[in-house]
Amino acid sequence: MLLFEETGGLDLDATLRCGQTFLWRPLEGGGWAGTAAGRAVTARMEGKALVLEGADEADRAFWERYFALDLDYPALLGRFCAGSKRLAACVEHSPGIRVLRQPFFETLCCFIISQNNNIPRITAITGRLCEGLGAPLGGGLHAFPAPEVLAALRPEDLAFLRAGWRAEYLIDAARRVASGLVSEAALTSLPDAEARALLMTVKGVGPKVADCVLLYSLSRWSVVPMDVWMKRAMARLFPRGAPVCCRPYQGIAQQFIFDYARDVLPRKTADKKTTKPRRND
DNA sequence: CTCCAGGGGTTCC
DNA sequence: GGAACCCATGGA
Repeated sequence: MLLFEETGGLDLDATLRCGQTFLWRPLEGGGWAGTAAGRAVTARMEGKALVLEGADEADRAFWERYFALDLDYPALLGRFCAGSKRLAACVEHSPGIRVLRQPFFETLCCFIISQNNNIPRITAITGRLCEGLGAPLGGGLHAFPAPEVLAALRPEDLAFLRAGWRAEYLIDAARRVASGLVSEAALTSLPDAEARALLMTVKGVGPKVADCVLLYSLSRWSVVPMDVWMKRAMARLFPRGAPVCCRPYQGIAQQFIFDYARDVLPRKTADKKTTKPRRND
């Protein structure tokens, strides 16, 4: 068991359900089961402390980094909320969200799967991927498959994922990572724009997926992962294109806005297209 | 039956 | 460069 006494206001449920990770499953009676980098744990809060079962002191540094427990989040949130009243409302909605630092290849694959998809199905596909190709870790959990494993497969070998056209993208990502063409080390050493461009050499990785990987794996808070929901939320929250907040924190702000938007903002608007522009029939 | 879900590639102009 | 269309799945 691994115990973190000081969690600085961490909200485990909000952090794991808010759509930045797809490798955790809620447990009956509370808590979560999940994996990262070949480590399987169950996580739960005991008061203000975070308890990880299945981990030991040797992995303390890993999980501290994973859950961003080394950062002073209360101070951080106070700083980047100071610039925007409406953003402050978003942060107030779920102040305990922490932007995780997830393993690179797992994050890349999960957000490739996420494209034009919804969270329940993303979660189901990642589950089948780990169960089918990942090493068993006990307790019914499986590690995320290594890049070399996926790199050796063909798209039709991944039919069991029922991931549609994304299977081809996963294999291209795996081959580029396994061959070293794309690496976490290279991305870390590059400035945002070049890191994004390197990620986008992977087939199926566009600006949105690239920014999500930079934010949710490499903790690049300066990037801004824009997607359709985010655009909708931003349009409502900042109708005049007002600055979100001070510059370096734009990326992290997205996660708070997103969580707020999912719960608070109306999902549908009245701007339905009255006519369907179906051309030549 | 239709719509659409936290995109991106391809093909047009 | 931008717009339209395509891609597979599965739920509502």
